[in-house]
Amino acid sequence: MRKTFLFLDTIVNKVDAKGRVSLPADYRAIVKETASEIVCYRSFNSPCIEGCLETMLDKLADEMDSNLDFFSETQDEISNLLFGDSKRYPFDSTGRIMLSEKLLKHAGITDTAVFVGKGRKFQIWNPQNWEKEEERIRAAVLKNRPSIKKSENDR
Amino acid sequence: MRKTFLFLDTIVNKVDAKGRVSLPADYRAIVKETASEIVCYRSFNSPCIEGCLETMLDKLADEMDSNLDFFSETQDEISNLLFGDSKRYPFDSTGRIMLSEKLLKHAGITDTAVFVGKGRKFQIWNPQNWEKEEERIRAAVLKNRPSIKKSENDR
DNA sequence: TTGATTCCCATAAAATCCCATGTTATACCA
DNA sequence: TGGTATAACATGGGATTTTATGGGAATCAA
Repeated sequence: MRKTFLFLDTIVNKVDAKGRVSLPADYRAIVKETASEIVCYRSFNSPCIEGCLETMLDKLADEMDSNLDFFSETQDEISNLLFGDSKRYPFDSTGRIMLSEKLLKHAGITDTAVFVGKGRKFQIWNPQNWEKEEERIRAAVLKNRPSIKKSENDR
Repeated sequence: MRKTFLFLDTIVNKVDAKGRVSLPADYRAIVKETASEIVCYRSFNSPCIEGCLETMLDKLADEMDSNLDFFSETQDEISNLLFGDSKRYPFDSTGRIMLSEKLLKHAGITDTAVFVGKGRKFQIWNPQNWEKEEERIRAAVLKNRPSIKKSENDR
C-alpha cells in the first residue's frame, strides 16, 4: 500500500464555537494519501481521544481473525469495544474535523485541543491535562533510566 | 537506501533572522537518498537537538505495534515522548531547515549552530555549550583510560 | 421550522519558495 | 606547480503559498 508514515509532534489548535478543529497539516498530509477521514475513539487508558487511520483498525480486525487463539479473551473484548466506540471523522476542504460531544467530554476539551503524535496513532488532549501527563511520563522515564538528566534550559 | 551511512564531522552554520540554518551539505547528501527532510527532537540527555532519518523512528513504530499491544499503556515511555517531541524538518532548495522555537530554546541556540556527527544521528549545539561538552567528554575519556595521554601538539 | 452540519469565502500570520550574492572548495590547464 | 576558471555552498531578502481560524450561506434531518 504505502511507505512509512508517522504521526509526530505536538500541536495546539483551537476548537471554535461550532466545535470544529483543524487537523494539523502534517497529519492531514498523511491521511490524504489514503483517505479524507480519520478514525477516533475514547482512549481506554487516559482522558484523551485517540485517532488513527482506518487501515489500523482493519489490521487489528485481520489479526483478530487469524490469531484467535493467541488473543486473550479480554483482548478480544477490548477490541470489540474499540470498534463500537470508533467513528470516522472526515475533514472539510480547509482541513477541519468536528469531534463529537462524547469525545470532547471524555477528554475534557472545550476551546483548545492538543494533538500529540504517537507514531502509528495520535492523541488529542485538553492542554492542562496533557501538560500533567507529559510531566508524568517524563518522571517515569527518569525513574527507569537514571542516567538521563533533565536539561537546565528547559521550562 | 545505502546499507551504510554516517553523519560525521563538526560544522558551524549561521541561524538567520527567520530561524533558518543550512543543513551541512554532507548531511544533506545522506538524507537526499531517501527523503528531503530530517526528524529532530530535544535530546533527553543534553541541552542539544538531535536529528536523524525518519526511517529510524519508523523502525521504532514497527517494533511497537508488532507486540499487538494496541491498548497497552506500558509501551515504552521513551518512545511515547519521542514521537510527540519529534518533528519533520524539510529542507528547501538551498538546503535549509527552519528549527522550531522549542528546539532552539532547549539547545540555547540563537544565531549560530554547531552540527556534530554521531553516526546514525547527529546533534545540533550552541557553540559555547558544545565546546564545554567536548571538553567534558575528552576529560571523561582520559579519566577512564589513563593510558591515553593528551598530546602536546593539540590545541 | 429549528437546530445542526456542511460548504464556501475571507484574512492574518506563518511557512516556503525563489532569486541574488559572497565565499569557499574543487577542477582544470599551462 | 601555481594560478585561474568553475562549481558548490552558505546566506540574505523579497515574493508567494499554506495554514489556522472566523463567519455567513446553503443543506439536511427531525
